[in-house]
Amino acid sequence: MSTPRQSRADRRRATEARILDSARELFAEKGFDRTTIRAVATAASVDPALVMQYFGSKRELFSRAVQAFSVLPETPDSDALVEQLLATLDFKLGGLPEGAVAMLRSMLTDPAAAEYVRDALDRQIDGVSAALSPATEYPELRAALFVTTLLGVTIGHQFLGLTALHGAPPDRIAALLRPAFKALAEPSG
Amino acid sequence: MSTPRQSRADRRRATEARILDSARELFAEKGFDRTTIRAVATAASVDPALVMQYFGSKRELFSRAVQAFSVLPETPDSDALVEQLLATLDFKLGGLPEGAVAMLRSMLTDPAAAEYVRDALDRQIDGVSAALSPATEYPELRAALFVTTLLGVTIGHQFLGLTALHGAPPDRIAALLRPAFKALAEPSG
DNA sequence: CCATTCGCTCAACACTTGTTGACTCACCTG
DNA sequence: CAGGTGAGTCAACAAGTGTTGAGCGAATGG
Repeated sequence: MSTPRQSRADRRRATEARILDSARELFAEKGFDRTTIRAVATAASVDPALVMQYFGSKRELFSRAVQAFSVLPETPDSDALVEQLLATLDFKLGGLPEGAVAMLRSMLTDPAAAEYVRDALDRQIDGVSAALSPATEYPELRAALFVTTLLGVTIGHQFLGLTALHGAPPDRIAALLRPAFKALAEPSG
Repeated sequence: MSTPRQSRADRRRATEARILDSARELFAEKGFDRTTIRAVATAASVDPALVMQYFGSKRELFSRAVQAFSVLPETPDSDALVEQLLATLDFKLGGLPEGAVAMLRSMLTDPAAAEYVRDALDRQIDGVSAALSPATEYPELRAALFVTTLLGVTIGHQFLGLTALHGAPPDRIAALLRPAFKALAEPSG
């Protein structure tokens, strides 16, 4: 066996990916503070020092692990705004990427995560606001209510496991939310 | 001065109250994990060991500090359900007691806090559900949507400081939410 | 007024944490 | 095949954590 099955660079990339996967999973499950570098290293079958060598710090590891986080994949257009918002429910209730879960889970206790989420939601609110009919009063506020409503439902479902939400199919939730969202989108407040 | 201005028992009660106040404030500001017994003790001008002596453990201190937490003060009645829900917005946006803030802030990272909040919200959902018109389809789910919506708005405002929500007066938020809530309370889904 | 209680502090333990530097050894290159 | 490079490990440090037991001194009660 003169040649190993994997080149050094390949192994390197693989270990780095394994570390990032373990980190993402643990950050999503326990949040930033309660996830230790040692736990990540163990989950990735690697020495803790290697995690440091690759990512420099726990913070940097977190940033790298959760990157490409987005709550609302696409920017909505004005025609079917409500339907587009409701369509993200499928995504939010169960299909949420681990990076997003990690970010959301840490947002109430880690200022850096809070800032990140706030900025992301602010951007999202701007998008929704712009998609509302121009005649609408208080478009930013309405947009914020759309977004925070979805945030609340997500938290209640994914993080708290509220019993009334637990068994409900996303379609039914969307169906009940639809009239409410339509009312919220009505220009005449 | 044969008699001190405060009896020993008075001093004891006062110190205990001071510790509880400091704990509540710090737990509300930083959450369970990031609040240290030493920090609480310092804020209360007391030795860390005394905190342990009085409360036994950090967990117990937390429980005692946040006690009497409730998100929805009164159980709603069926007539003016929506108005009662909207009326809690004043309370939630700024007037939230520190104990509640502490509990909410820790709910995503501390399983004990998560369970507490989940149970509290479940109970609240039951109450709202019972207050809905008997002809309503999926009353628990609708109730859950009411509660999670308010939760989302609260988080967006109090914890994330979303810009679109920051400057908005509670009345205006309530006014915009009213048609949406009315639609959600409509028996015909 | 003296013995006792008890509020309170001091110093320390045992543990976990993020982080670092020296080291080993397999792989790559000339 | 020899020398270097770099992936990966080992052991340790320094700081911070919850928690504990011995002790001090003032209020208390007989």
